[in-house]
Amino acid sequence: MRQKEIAELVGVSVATVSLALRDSDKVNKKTKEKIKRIAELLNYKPNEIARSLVCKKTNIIGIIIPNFSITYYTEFAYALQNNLRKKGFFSLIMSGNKENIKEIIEMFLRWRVEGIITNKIGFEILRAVKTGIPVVLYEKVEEGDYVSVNKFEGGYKATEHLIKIGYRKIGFLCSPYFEEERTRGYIEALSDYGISIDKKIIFSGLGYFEEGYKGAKELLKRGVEGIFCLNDVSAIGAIRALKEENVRIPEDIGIVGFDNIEESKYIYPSLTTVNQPKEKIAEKIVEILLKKLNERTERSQILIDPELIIRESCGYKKRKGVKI
Amino acid sequence: MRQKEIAELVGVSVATVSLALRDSDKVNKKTKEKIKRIAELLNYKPNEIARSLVCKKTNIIGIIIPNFSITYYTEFAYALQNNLRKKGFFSLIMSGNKENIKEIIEMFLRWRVEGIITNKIGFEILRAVKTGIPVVLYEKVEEGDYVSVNKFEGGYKATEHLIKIGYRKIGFLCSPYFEEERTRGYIEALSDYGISIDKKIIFSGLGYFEEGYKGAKELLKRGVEGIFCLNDVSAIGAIRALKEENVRIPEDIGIVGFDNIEESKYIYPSLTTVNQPKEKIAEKIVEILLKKLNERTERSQILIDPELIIRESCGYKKRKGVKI
DNA sequence: AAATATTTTTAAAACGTTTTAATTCTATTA
DNA sequence: TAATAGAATTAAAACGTTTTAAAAATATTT
Repeated sequence: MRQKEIAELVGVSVATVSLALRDSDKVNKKTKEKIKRIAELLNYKPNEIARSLVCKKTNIIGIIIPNFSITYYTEFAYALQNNLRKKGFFSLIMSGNKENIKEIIEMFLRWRVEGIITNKIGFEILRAVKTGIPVVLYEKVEEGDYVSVNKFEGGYKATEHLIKIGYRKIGFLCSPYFEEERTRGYIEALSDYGISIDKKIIFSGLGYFEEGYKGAKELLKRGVEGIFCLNDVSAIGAIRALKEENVRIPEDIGIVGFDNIEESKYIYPSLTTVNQPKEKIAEKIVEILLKKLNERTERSQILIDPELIIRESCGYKKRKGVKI
Repeated sequence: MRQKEIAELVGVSVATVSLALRDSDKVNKKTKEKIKRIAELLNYKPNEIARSLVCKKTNIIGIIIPNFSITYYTEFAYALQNNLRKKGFFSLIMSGNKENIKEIIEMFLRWRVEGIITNKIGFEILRAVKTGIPVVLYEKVEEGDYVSVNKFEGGYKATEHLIKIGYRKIGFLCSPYFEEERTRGYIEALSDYGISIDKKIIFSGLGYFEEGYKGAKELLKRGVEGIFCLNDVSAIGAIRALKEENVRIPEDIGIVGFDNIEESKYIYPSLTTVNQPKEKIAEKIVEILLKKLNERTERSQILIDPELIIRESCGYKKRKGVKI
């Protein structure tokens, strides 16, 4: 089904059909209606491939998230996709990591994506940037546009909360990647409260359940009283590990997560965590990206102050003596 | 960067460039090398849009999952995407529901996807099928190709397990959609063991945390001893609800989920659940879809027998007397 | 050296749209 | 009625590839 066939049926040129279907006021009202009716009848769908080619505009945006296993990322990607759709763009959501990033960028470039949303700038992304494709990140970086939660603040608040409740020896399951913002927050909070940093109770991992689980078992051996986890998923793993060892949470050990994924409210004990307002971040990122598509804008580096969501895993209620 | 420019630089026609870049043996080895070198140097990426147009082949497959919040679906979509990528196809992952399905299919058709993978056949999908686009489902349906776990068996096994352990009054948080296979399994197991069906302890919902939570609170009031949940996510909600009411799991109430998402192993108590081998299903679906792309094949309706994963939430260990 | 076979290259058409500039048709004015 | 203005339509070019069939270049056989 092509415009040509509609044109023949109506007895008009393809140019007229093309204009009519896009509701141009250059074409006579009656012909327009006729064309539209026939198109509807034949269930005609314009070919976006052809349109993209001639307009040199694909309306495709590439989105990269670290994985499809952590709901924070998938829900965030979905929020991006939704915002983009509302603006007439459609998105390719891909899971990207060191191994496959080259292949993904290659694919994005072949399909002539008009913009990329990702979490970090590596060699491959940099090449894309050099070809002129706008990139907006959802993690802080020196060079480049981004919108992110202020993870330093988040790390600080999480750690401070544990300290204020009375925990001293606070372990940290940290991220090897992204940025060391959360780590900086953790360290600064400790030193602000006169607690010395103990590298033996800091472990790094990618934030999966298993890493939280193993990390917590190890930290338990080293006698921690509290654990700040890089994300909620690893916190859930940590809680499991501690319960297996008959540790009471929060009475014996307090836990704080990061992300505020939905299950953090439903696990038991529910998780005290740092909220990442993914809808807000997604909206802002799309806004910035689309602006970059049209004009040469100055750099946008936006940090959103995160909120600490206080739930059961830290013992705010069970350790009554403390004021926070 | 177009083939034309490479052609001019090398002093050859675009036809030659096109052939050379696709490694045709019609073109002289030396010229081929020269062309490839220049292309590499200029960082040339073939334009998939143009290729799709002329070849009348996009290599795009559309994937629809119910949401981006339930890891079972996102991980499944990822498995599909990976399998497709290996075969040279790339995929558009979309969240589809009653409200937006029309829009999604419209988009798929405009972009000339070559196949669709989704969970159920509605009016919109049917229209796509009629235009000749192959569709493979991951849920059982009368008409159409699918690969799915045998949910009847799953439902039966889950319920039977609860019965064998000694629970009698078994509630069910069931799905309103998809299929009533799990429900059939639940009912058949009960009647096989001479337990009468009580509709007052069957609730339907979409399988989110909150629904499990609310459903369990309600079921608790009605005095159930066990709950079979349509998926793990709602089971996690249910566990939360019961713990809030100081119900011991599994001593007082046993819980079985469905899906075997990763966290079901890490929550406390860990969840007895019906495994859905998503990688296997994904692989099979891709195989069938790609076959349908090329030949007119007969209908494939594949049901995989599911495995019950026994963990802590059912009291197999704590209710020692029972043999299963 | 001519004839033939083989290899290599290429011009041109095609894919389904949009856009531009020119043309045709219709209405208005003189 | 002729001239003009405005509205509606269209032919043709363009987008960046692939493919086909023909042409050109080179190698092989007589």
